[in-house]
Amino acid sequence: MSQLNDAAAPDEGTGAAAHPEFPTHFDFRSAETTLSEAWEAARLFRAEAARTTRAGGERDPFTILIPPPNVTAVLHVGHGLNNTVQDVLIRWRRMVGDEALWLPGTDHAGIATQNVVEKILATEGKTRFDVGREAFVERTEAFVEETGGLILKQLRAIGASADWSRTAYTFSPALSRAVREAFVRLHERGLVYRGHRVIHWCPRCLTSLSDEEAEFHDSVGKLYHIRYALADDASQGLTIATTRPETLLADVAVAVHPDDARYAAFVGRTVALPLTGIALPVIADAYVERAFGTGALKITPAHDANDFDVGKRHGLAMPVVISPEGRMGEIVDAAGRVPAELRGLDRFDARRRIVQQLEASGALVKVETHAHSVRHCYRCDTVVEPRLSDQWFVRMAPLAEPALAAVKDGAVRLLPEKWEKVYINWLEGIRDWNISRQLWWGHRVPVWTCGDCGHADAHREDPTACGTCGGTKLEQDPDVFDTWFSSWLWPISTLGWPDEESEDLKAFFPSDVLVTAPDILFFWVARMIMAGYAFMGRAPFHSVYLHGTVRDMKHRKMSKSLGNGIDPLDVVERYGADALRWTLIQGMGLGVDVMLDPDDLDKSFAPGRNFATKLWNIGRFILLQVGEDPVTPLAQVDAAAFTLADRWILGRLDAAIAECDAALGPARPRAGHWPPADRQVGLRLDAYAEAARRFVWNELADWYVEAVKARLAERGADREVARAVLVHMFDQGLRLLHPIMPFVTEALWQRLPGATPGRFLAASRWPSTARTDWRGARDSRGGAHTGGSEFDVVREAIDAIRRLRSEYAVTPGQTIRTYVAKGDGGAVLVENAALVHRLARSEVHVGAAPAGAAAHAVLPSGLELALPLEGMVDLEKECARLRVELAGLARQLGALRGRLANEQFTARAPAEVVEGERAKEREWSARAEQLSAKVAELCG
RNA sequence: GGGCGAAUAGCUCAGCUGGUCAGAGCACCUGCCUUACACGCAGGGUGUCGGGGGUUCGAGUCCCUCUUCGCCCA
Repeated sequence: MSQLNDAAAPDEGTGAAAHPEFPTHFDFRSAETTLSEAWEAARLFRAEAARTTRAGGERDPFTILIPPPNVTAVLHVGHGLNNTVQDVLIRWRRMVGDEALWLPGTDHAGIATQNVVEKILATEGKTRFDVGREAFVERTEAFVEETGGLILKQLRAIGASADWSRTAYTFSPALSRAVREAFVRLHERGLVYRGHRVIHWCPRCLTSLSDEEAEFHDSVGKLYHIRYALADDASQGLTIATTRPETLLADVAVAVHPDDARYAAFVGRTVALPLTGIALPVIADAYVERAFGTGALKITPAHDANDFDVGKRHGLAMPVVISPEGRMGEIVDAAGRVPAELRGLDRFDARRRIVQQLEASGALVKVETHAHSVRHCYRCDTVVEPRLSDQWFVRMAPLAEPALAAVKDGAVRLLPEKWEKVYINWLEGIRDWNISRQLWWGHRVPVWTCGDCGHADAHREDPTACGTCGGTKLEQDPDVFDTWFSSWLWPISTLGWPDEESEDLKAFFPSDVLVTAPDILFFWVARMIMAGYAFMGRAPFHSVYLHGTVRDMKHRKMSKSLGNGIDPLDVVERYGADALRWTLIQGMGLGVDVMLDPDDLDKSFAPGRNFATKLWNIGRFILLQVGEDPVTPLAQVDAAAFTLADRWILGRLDAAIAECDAALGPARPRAGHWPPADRQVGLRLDAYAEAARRFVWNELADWYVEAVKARLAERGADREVARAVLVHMFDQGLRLLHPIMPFVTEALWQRLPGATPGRFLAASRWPSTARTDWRGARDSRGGAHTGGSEFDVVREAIDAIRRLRSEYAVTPGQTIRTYVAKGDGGAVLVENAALVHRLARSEVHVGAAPAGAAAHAVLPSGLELALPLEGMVDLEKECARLRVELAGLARQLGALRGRLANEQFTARAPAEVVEGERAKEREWSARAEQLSAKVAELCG
């Protein structure tokens, strides 16, 4: 059989009669397409504002807003993970009965998209400046028009049940209006300002960046110790330490700590800047760290943010010597500072040259290797240059306040919990946000300056005349906004804000769960919360689910550049979308990274495909055995007609539903805020997946389906009961699994007896234990002993017989006999003799085994089994085996009795714990007695 | 430099508010084409829960400390 699942191939015989209408494998390729189209045609994923309780309807709204991928993005496995999580949640809530809206869309991704188009231009030998701003923007629009949004189509292929009719785009006219409104409102509230300060500048992208966009990368650099001689006495001087000697051309002072005795005598004197001889004052400032380097610091206010603060405190000049492109030059207030031979040199070339010159002049004292962090542009990885410039800033402290309170008081929770601390830590030290970018692709800053009177103001509509002097020589600010300045409005702009009467805004805001990766916690999540409070007066969602990262087997992040990525569409093609989804969900603990092996897709995705096949075959069995005749609804079955197995599986279903619900929910805080006890509860997708899988595979398929086979073979009332239970169980199992594996479950559900065209599993009701009306029919002995119910006694016996068969290497086909000692438990085995026979190949007899060698077992339920295995059982071995078992039991019992004998324990432990231990002791000692009697009898 | 977190079976990880919690999946070994499924079925085991100390009647589970690793921020 080929590696690839080629469902079109004829069944390869395993003896089963071929059923051309029901092959042994699920043809996921054709089913996925067909079902996607059917769902879409039925408009199952369209949310209606009017149906929500907020609009007077019946349903609770449940909203998830997609973290908009970059408009130029191509689906990678990280998107796969992110969107699968969202889809699982939205399908779950849709089935529960919420008016579920998953709103999709894309981000224009200012700097990223501009870079893509610039690269295309570069292949034509052009820069954006060659084509000009207007033409460049047009070209980018055309590019986005043509290639953008591909990722949304790809999301459909993995089963994303988003409301595509509401697809949003951050640069659309509607959302652009929101961006403009937001800026103007902040401007009106005095929360934006034009700041003259040192910002992060990318010399390649030629734009400023926010603090968050300038990422730290650890690197090993050099620490240069340079001597600055006193201007009036070259025999004395100060040695400073710097990692960036090229910036010394812009030095305006040397600073030492005010309490530093070593340098006290220098403060107030003047030193000569090496190379140029410019006179610099020696100043004292507590910012200087005495222990770092030499304890003396050169001050370069225009090229270092900390030095800028020092410069401001001391009223120092701020010459700029590095150009936007990163070249040395006398850019601003720097006349006479840059020697001619250095002008125009790249900053790193200049560094080398300057170090040579310092060395030649004797000013270079020493060079040390030095591990430090250097900021890089998050889009192009270029080393960022701190540069003095004018930018627009948002005053963040007032915005941060409610966002901080939101998490502290439980209006918003972050999962996993550790991120709450990170979030709080960041917000408590919040810095103002540089929102202007010197790019062309983005929302233009809506500020116009009058050429006549110089008045500048922000405008909702493009102004035609100056509001102050009436002049018409108005010029718009050339900058555009940080792309995140539109993203932070996503939860409100996509729903219609600033139109506060928007139906969607009223019905679906605030949203519910935000699903994203922690790397954009500050970029995006925190700012959305701030925007929610700033513009709507409340948090935009109540839960933030921060999932892990997809990594390879060496724990490296999957990325194109490393070549260790996995193409989700390739996985869909080879294993099916359900397999992809299953693997991602079941392997994902809360916030835990998902490890996948790009070199061995089978290892990661075969289990998902195998599970889909397993489901398919359970369905195949049911369809072929149960037939198409109408099936009695479970509620109409007389409870008295249920067998032990029926009652057992009914109980297991309730347990599975309860486990799935407990793993997933609660979906929302009960009273607007998360009480401490609920803050970290729910969204355990792996636990949900495992509970559902275990029910369907290990309980329904492994036991119930086997148990029911004999009953299906004979016509009569009991067959109808079995059919009713079986179909109900499978139906419910499919529902539990549908959010994770939508395709195979829907395909099977459509084929269940009673399925009607136009009805979809995707729109069916989520299972509920509350709606079961057979609860009174539950196993009469349920929970009476640790084995659980009466059916568990049967399972226990079958397990024991199987183990003994294996132990004594009984030929698989050989039927043996099992004797069960008289006692009330034995009757259960006799009742289920057919099942024991089918699953353990053994007859059941009551009474003592005939004389001769036999294998023995004492079950937790107290049942004693004897399997006469003449010629196979070695008495010595059997004795040894039983003694080992007895010894193990005795050891545990000893520890247990020790505990119970300890008065400290019985007196201080909670009563129910003590009682539990006592019950355990009774059960274990009974079993130990039985075992030891058995050993005495057999082994003397 | 500041903050946060993790160390549990060969691998990836569960183990919530301390009392069968020493588990799951994968991998591995043995035997089976037992007529839904070999993408399957049955059976099989391995861990001083990173080291040390403490709290407790009782600790992977709480506290301290050390070691190693990771993340975020400056």
